[in-house]
Formats: sequence, C-alpha cells, structure tokens
Amino acid sequence: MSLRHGLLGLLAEGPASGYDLARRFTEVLGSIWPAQHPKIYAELGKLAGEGLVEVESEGPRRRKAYRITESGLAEVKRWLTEVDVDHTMRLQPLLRSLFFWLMDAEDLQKHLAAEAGFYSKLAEQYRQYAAAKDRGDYGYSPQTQSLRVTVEAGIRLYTALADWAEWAQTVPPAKPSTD
Amino acid sequence: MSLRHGLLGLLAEGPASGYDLARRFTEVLGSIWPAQHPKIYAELGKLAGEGLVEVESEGPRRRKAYRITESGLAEVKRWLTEVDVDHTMRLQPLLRSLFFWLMDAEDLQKHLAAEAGFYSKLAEQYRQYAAAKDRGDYGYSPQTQSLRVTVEAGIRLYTALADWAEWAQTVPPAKPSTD
DNA sequence: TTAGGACATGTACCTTGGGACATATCTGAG
DNA sequence: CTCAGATATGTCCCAAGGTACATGTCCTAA
Repeated sequence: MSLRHGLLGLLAEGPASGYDLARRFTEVLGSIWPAQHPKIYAELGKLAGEGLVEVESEGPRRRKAYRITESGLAEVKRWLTEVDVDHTMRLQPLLRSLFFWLMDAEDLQKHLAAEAGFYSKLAEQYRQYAAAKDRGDYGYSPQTQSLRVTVEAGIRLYTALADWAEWAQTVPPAKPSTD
Repeated sequence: MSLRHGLLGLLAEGPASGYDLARRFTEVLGSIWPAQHPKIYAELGKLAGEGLVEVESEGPRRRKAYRITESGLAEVKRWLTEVDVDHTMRLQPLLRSLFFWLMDAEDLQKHLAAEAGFYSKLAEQYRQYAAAKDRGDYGYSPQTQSLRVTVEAGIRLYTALADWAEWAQTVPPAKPSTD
C-alpha cells in the first residue's frame, strides 16, 4: 500500500495530473518504486473518493490535476512518522546468486560482467544528478534536498552492487572434491 | 515468477519438503526473497504437475519430500543463463526518503537512527556468517560458495544502507528561504 | 487537410503475494 | 495419559502489481 503514500507525497509538492505523476514515477522512481499509469489513475480515484486529494483543475485533453487536501497531507505525515517501515527487499539478482554453482564458469563470468556494467551505469547516472544538484542546478528547496538524499542512497546501493559483481568475478570456483 | 525458480534452485541441492523449503526461505532468503508457506506448497504442486519436480519420499506427519527432475534442473539452468535478470528494486525506505522534507527534524533524526541501527544489525549478522564460512565452518561445497557470494552482497548492501542512514543524519535541513 | 505523434485517461484481466484460518501428525514433559 | 507445542500441509480470500487494450484530445509538419 505504498503507492498511495507515494502519490500523496508527490502531490504534497504541488498539484499534478495522473500523467505527470506517472512520468515522475518512471523517471525518478523507476528503479526504486515502479508504478504503471493504470494503477496510478485508479489510486487517484480512490484517494479523491476518500477526500485525501481533490481535483484542482481540468485542462486540455481531459487533463485533471489533483491537489492534496489537509487530511491527505496529515495522512502522509502519519505514514512517515507512525507506520512501521517495510524493509522488504526482493532482489532477483541476489536470488540468482544463490544458484551460481549451477552455472558453468563462462556463463557466470559473462553474467557478472553484465551485472557490473548495468549497476555501474545506474550509479553513474545518479552520481551525475547528485553533482548537478550540489552545483546548485536545482535550487535548494526542501523537496530537492530530500531527492538529493534519495539519490545518495541510489549511488551507494548501485555502487555496492557493481563492486560486488566485480568482486564475485574474482571468487574462485568451488572445489567439490574437498567437500 | 521467481518463486518457482527459487524452489527449483534449492531443490537442485537435494530433496526437501515444502516445510524445509519454507524454513530456508525465511532463514536464508528472508530479506532478499520472502515467501510464505502457502505459496510454496501451491507452487510445489504445480511444479510436480509439470514434471519439474517429483515426490521423493513420504515421511512421518504427512511429510512429502520433493526431488528435482532432469527437466526441472534444465529449467533452472535455462532461467539462469537465458532469461533476462529482473532488476526491479522496490525499497520503501528509499521511497520514504523522498518525503523527508515533510517530517520535522526531530522525527527524521529518530527515524534515520533507527534505520541505521536496523541495517547495521543485519550487516553484522551477514558478516558473522561470512566469517564462519571463511573459517571453513560450512565446508567448501559449490552450494555454500554461492551462498557466500550472496551473503557478501547482503553485507555490502546493508552496510551501504547503514552508512547512508548515518550520512543522512548529517545533511543540514533545507533552507526554504533561498528557493 | 490530414495523418502521425505526444498528451491524457481509463477498463479489463491475469498473476503474484500476504494474511487468516483449518487440520493432521508426532513428541515429550508432567 | 493427556495436553502443549513443534512439525507439516493445505484452502481461501483479498490486495497489489503488470500487461494489453481502448479511447479521446490536441499540435504540427507534410
């Protein structure tokens, strides 16, 4: 049930349409909290029904912008401070790593190299955003400060995974004979 | 659809019952690929229906141990080498971090301290397992070697998150006036 | 002027995951 | 002997996520 709070949080920055929110979810949140537009529109409808958001304006092309209400804002804040954090991490790459012993050495090296490349690239993207932010490119609003903190987590996580994939390539294959 | 392959991978190490597998999923995989027993039993039933696993033996207390079949083994290997890795990462703590600007400074510090503690603890647990493995406590089978690699990822990820949460506590609150 | 493409919203369906609940079987402590 | 607790398997339902598909609106370039 975090999509709900994700939407409320984004709307706390200012009014936005489902389309805007979907774009933000794919651009900014793509790698940490994916969400598709059908779910976003549906959830916005529910939130409006519960009075947590309201239609701010209707624009061209049937565009409907939503604004967060007082109770919506209270709800995000309640979630942030009172609801337990869900630390679930469902990482397929790590699940796969448990089964590396089933792969032959060549496939494994290829796999790890590809993974390392993938993570390095992402880490680099986040690093560039962070550099731009630190140069002042995006101003110093509280919102961008928080985004900067999130980006830092992205940098550290993806760097850690990239380093791990590099390291894993250096782990010698097992010696089944000694077991 | 990774539960399926997670089960096949674990069964590739040797026969096990649904109960055994559920335990392994909560113990070893708890933080990287959670799975509840109802889903595991259901999936084992499907896998048996498709001939990817078969009942190896029936024991006391209605215990049914499953063994992976040739085609089951082929299927895990196919998955490992031919199917694209799903890099989806759904991290609620990072989603929350986007909205830190909505929290007051005191709540945020408390939150970050708790997060740092949580991740440090997990990292430490993984570090201890790694140390035991490196001492040779679990032998040198290919399976435990792979587990060691997975554990290394856990160490690095949780350490990165712990460091991040520590670092975030030092980030000065935003200056809304300058924006 | 008309067709393609971006903008914008939605419905329908299917799969996956989580939680509640039910039940059978065996062991060991008192 | 009996009852608590661990072992072991399962059903059922709901919530959440993903994909495919459908539709309407506006702009712009050929």
